[in-house]
Amino acid sequence: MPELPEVETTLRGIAPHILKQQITQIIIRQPKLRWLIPKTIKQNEGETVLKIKRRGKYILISTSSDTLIIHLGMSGRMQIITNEKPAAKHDHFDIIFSNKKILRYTDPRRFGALLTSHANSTHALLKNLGVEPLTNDFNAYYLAQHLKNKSTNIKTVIMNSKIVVGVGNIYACEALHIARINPTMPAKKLSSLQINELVKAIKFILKKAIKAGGTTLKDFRDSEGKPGYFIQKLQVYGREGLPCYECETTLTLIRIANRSTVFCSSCQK
DNA sequence: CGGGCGTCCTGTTCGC
DNA sequence: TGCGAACAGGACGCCC
Repeated sequence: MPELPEVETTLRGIAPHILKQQITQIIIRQPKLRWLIPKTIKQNEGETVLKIKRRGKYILISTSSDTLIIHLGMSGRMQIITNEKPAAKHDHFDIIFSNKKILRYTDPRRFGALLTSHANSTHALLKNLGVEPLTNDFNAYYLAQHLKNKSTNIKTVIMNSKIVVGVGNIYACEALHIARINPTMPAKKLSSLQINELVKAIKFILKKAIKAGGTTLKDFRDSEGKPGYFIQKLQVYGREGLPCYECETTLTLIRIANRSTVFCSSCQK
């Protein structure tokens, strides 16, 4: 579930509580997430958090020896807990800090991850990631280079994290609607005008969603347990069968690469 | 080698 | 009401 804005919202929520704090204990209740949590994670007990940042949908917490890599998968979330409360069924790990604050990770579907990477090397998961959509590295020229000769549909391309990170199913649908591009269009057929519009739309939608504190469909909560409010602003996702806000045409639901895709057959040609 | 899809899980919703 | 099937925001990795 969490796409870039939800991860960014989570990061901003937890960072001030844990930055420069010493990790006093790491409690693993369920090591079987998408990948097994490495036992060596415990080596970070006693270390201090030097830096915390986001790369794509990964949250990276650096100590002097290690970088903790956290991914929220489909249903993950993290909260800062100030007074101890019993762990619930899907609370898979806690990281406890010297200021008594607890970073608690919850993930019913367990598609998320907690891994480590040595400070002086780049983890395989991060090595081949594409550009960050909110930087100048993601621009019309860059995207055009990656659309060239590609017969795959444009939606699959913008969701490919080797090209550009952080764009998940919801925001892919939304960005294509804003740019008025049909999600099934072969990537190589986009005009330079459309490429330009698409880049602008992706940046626009992600920034707007971050401002709103992310999108809550079912269970996203920020680090204080509050939902995001962006769902009220979604133009197409989850609105199949309802009228397009632009032209009133009934929105269409199709599946692309096994993912629900909603678009307006009239606005998006 | 690009692209399609199966897979890891649990919870919720929908249809019969 | 109850049950099972379908589906859900990610993304790696296998297969063709």
